[in-house]
Amino acid sequence: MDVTFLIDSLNDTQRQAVTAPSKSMLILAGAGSGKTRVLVHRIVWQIQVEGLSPHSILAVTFTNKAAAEMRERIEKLLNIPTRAMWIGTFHGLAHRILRRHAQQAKLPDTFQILDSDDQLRVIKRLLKSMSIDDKKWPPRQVQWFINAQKDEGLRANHIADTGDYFVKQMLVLYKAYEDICNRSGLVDFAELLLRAHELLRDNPDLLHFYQRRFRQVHVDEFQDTNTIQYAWLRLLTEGQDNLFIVGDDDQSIYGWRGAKIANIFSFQKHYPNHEIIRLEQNYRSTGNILHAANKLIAHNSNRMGKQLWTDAGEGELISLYSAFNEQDEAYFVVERIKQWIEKDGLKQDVAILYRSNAQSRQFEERLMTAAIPYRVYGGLRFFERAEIKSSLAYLRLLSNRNDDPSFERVVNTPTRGIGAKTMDSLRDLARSEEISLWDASTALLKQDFFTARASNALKKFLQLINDLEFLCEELELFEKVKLVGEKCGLIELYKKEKDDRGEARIENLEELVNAARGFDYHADNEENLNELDMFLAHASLESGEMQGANSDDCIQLMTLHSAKGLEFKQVFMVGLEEGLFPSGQSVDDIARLEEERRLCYVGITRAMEQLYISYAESRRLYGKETYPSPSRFLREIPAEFTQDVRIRANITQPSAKKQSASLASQSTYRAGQKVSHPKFGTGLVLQIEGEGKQEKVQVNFNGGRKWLMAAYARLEIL
DNA sequence: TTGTTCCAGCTTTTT
DNA sequence: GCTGGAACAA
Repeated sequence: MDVTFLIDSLNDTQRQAVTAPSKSMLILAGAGSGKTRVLVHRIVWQIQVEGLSPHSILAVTFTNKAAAEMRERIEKLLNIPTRAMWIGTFHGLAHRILRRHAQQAKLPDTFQILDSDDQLRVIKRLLKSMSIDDKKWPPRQVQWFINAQKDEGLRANHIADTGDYFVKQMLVLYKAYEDICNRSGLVDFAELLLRAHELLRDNPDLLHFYQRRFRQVHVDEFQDTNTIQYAWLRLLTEGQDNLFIVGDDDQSIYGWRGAKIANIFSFQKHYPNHEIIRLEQNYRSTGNILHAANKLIAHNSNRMGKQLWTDAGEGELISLYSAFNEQDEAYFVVERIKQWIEKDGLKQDVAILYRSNAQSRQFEERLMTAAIPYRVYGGLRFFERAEIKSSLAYLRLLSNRNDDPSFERVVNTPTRGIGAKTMDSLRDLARSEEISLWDASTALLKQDFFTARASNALKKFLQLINDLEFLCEELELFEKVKLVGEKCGLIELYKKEKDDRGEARIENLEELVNAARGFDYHADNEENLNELDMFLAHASLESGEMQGANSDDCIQLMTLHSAKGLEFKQVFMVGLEEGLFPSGQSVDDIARLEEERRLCYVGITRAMEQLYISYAESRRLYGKETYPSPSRFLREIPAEFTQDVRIRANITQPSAKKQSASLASQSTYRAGQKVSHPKFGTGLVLQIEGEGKQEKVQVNFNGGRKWLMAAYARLEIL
């Protein structure tokens, strides 16, 4: 068979990775080195050359987007449908396994997925019902604890009671939370993984079945796997030496949510026959950008080690801009973007990358005044919007009456006279009898427990759900979604809202109907789900890059985290200040600081042609003026790869020269000097900090002490 | 039940 | 300094 099309477009190391005989392999793939290409070609190689059935391929990613891209590219190369291949996210695949073997996993057939928002609600309810002070035990912290345990593969009864007050309380809550989930038939994200792991571990027959089925297991972004994910991979590949992992330890930026770079080291130990291949040739960035990235990341210890290189030439120097404040920074960036656009650059090739979402504001305002279209990534996803979640909650109740969070969510939305008192009674009974709110409702109604008014209201709600199920029975999925939206009263509710928010919500509900209409359902799905349940699972597992539909040419604004995996011709990495980037909360801990550095490395390596790095000498943060010092990462990028930019004079000069010059410069101010300021009047200089452009002077005016930027304050020495 | 006021908190995010 | 949530009043 002619397979030249598979290997012709690859470089030597890529080809080596793709064509290696079947065994465990670790592909250390640097940024922009073609890792997805290797993964895709490897899979196709195994099918076309090694003769593997598509059926025996397992490929795992972290995001739906990555999974979709992989599937698409394989399909293009193979020219056959890829449905037989298990390509998906850890969560998606775990969900599939649990559906197929719900009974063995000790789950009801109707089990539903609890997303993190719902999870938090459940925990809040739980704290209330146990009369626990949520000031002392913040629900978010409880949620974090539970998820962290599950990510480590630990159940409440696995955790040693050390007598520690905190752990003791957390364990009580963990147990109580698990009871609720089991009673309601709910599985949270971490539980999907944990349950799937336990299912395979405790059912050898099942495990052997899957081990035999998956002849090759491929993992993308392996550096992001957590303990339970790696444990799951190990079970599936036990004794088979068939784990093919692709990753980059230098791009591990999710340690804070449980990812373990150490899994890469464990892999080397657990799969002694493995081969390591480094992909170091970069096809994305110019030389200067790569040198800077290499030098920066070299400051980290505990690396596998890698040097990116390119044969594309050195390209432009990296531009550094020292802004007066955050507004000046935004002004500068937008000016440069204007120039880019004037030279016929596409807006979608430009990205502004920041450490924290709050930083987007300045840039949005500036872009808005400049009438440049932009798009901010992050924020609420489609399926996470309140109106969508409410609508879905009705649908979920149709499938599973015991879904308490959904019951809580919509029982009085729109308001139908079921108030706090009624709900308290229901919750009490549900808790003491260990039944669902739905069952508690029917029980209390039977006993004539409520006043006539409450009783009628509640009866009407139960009736509504039952009626809806009956009415929906014969309908197409999108008709069901439409009908529920109309009958449950959400649309009327939003029509009443004054501002155009209500209108937007109604539009979203209509969009949900469209999503249902376009939903790609296969009756022979491996999850054994009917169409509605499949749609609901889809909504939870894939909260929806519906925003991706917006393909207009616009400037991209996003956090450094969300930029991973993307590339742009022109990149602005902004806010390079101590306390902001690296985050003030990470500087005391070497491991966390190194993660910040990796984040910076990710940022630099997003740039293909032009990279601008900026910082502000003064920044308003939480309503207070701050004077951060430039980020340590700036010092870690050698000056030979950078140039300083002055926007006002529009002069650039090499950083190296400027630095030596500024070392010699001396302050014109001295403590004790009398100075005058156009706005604050006269005062005495108290102290001086920094030098050159960053020089700050503290002056004691009549109105109080003030820190001023010497270069801008227009102080006059008296 | 809705609107107002007060108060804490304030990286990063996918599933 | 802004936001979201909770507590409170009408």
